[in-house]
Amino acid sequence: VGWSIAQVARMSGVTSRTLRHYDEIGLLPPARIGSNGYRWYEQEQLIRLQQILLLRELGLGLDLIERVLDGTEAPAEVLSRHRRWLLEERDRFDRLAGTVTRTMAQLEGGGQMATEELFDGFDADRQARYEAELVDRYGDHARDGIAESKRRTQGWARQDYQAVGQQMVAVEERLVRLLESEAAVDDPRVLDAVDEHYRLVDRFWTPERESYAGLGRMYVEHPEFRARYDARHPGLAEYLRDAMAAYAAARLS
Amino acid sequence: VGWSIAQVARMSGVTSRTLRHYDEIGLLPPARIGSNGYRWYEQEQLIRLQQILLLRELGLGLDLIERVLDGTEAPAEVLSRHRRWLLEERDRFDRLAGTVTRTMAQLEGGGQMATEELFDGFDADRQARYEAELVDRYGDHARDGIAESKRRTQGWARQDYQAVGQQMVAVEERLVRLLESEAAVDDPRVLDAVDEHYRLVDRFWTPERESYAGLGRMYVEHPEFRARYDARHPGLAEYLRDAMAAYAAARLS
DNA sequence: CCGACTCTCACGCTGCGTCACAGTAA
DNA sequence: GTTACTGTGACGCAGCGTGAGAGTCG
Repeated sequence: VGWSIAQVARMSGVTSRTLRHYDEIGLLPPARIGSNGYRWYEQEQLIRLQQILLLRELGLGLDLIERVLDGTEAPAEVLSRHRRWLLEERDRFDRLAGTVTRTMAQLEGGGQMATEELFDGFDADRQARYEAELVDRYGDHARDGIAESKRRTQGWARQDYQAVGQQMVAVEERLVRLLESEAAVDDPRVLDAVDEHYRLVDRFWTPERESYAGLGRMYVEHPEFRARYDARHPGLAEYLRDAMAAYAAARLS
Repeated sequence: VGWSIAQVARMSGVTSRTLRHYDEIGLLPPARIGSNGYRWYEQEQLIRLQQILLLRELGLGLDLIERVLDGTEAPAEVLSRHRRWLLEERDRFDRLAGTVTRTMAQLEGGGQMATEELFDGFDADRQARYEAELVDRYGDHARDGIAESKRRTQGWARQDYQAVGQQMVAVEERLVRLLESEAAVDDPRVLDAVDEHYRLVDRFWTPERESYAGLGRMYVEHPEFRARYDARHPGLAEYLRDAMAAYAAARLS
């Protein structure tokens, strides 16, 4: 009467270890347990096991399977949710494969050491010229800004500029990853990254809500800025502009 | 000089726990460690961290990332392999979503309790008639088989037939899952399942290599068998036939 | 003296695979 | 006695999250 654990294992194609595990987590207790501790299974358990294996095949987690079989969750709804999740995963892997392909193309293009080279593109002179642009566009307030900037960087050595430049590159790369993963500009992770950007700009001058958003717009409109960001990733300039606007609206007064 | 762990964390967008983890596994040791145990990072580590994050974003494992950055593995080759894996995963999720969709359709079709109902479709009378078919087709050898079958089932009660029927259904469901996962008919998992099938048939009579393969062919050709298998899953009859042929060739003498 | 950081354990999560050691059934 | 099963732990894996408890810096 009934089947031993190894018999059930052979019949169903799982290992006895799996059956013990299912017993352990309460998903499939045996019909009875002998005085020697042996597990014995009946038809009822075999049917349940088949249902478990069916749902497991679909990729459902064991806890969810248990709730479905115990009637706690409606099968139709669970499967519907699960299907959406599967499709999202499929799309995610598809996007990842695309990103890998593009990365490979960049590597072939000789950009392997790009990260290190990038740090050369950020120095004090260029920064000063950029800020002069701001003066033209945003008038006196920005003019105050550039004066403040000069004051703050008085005692800076080459090392200090390099350090800030590096951090600027780092936050830009971080934003590229967020962009590629299609994070919204008001995503907390994006705002955190922009916050880092804001702190770096703050090393030179302290933007207000309006001037910070204006700086973002300039990244898109000014050719020299655009070139810098487009070289990093197409669309980065616009993404950064929008993210800075979202940041300004959400966290600056 | 250098940055503390929290500063690096803010700059890069990871947590300090992650940085400790990377130190722990040797992926990113800090530039130096203070006498108080504090970790301090320099530009070199920040660059390496950016590279780590880039590769991590692509979905590579940390061990692989380490080998790539240390020059043990060629980036182009690793990325190429990884891309293939990503595409396989994408296809796998796509197939799973399709299977879930079909399962949902079956549930709506009122087949929810199918598993339990299926057991009614297997009884001694029908089995006897099936075996009579074998006699017509495969002559004396099969005739010996059916005589043997009658002899073996002499003392069987309804329960015995039910038990065998249940196991037959179980192995068929198992084969359906293997079919849906597109396992080849000579896949070891398939052969194990067919072995289970063979043992069940053996409860009635012991097929030889030729007669077992012949039984498989009959599953496809005989309308009553076909109906049984087609009801379970379209294509199951042919799949079972081929799997039985592979099993006969590989494991029967 | 407090608040913000830092450190080192160490468990938890998913679903079992894989020993290790020991009792049991045929 | 041997062989084939059975049992109960317990570690391992991937990549950290999440406290706990304690020392450190400003």
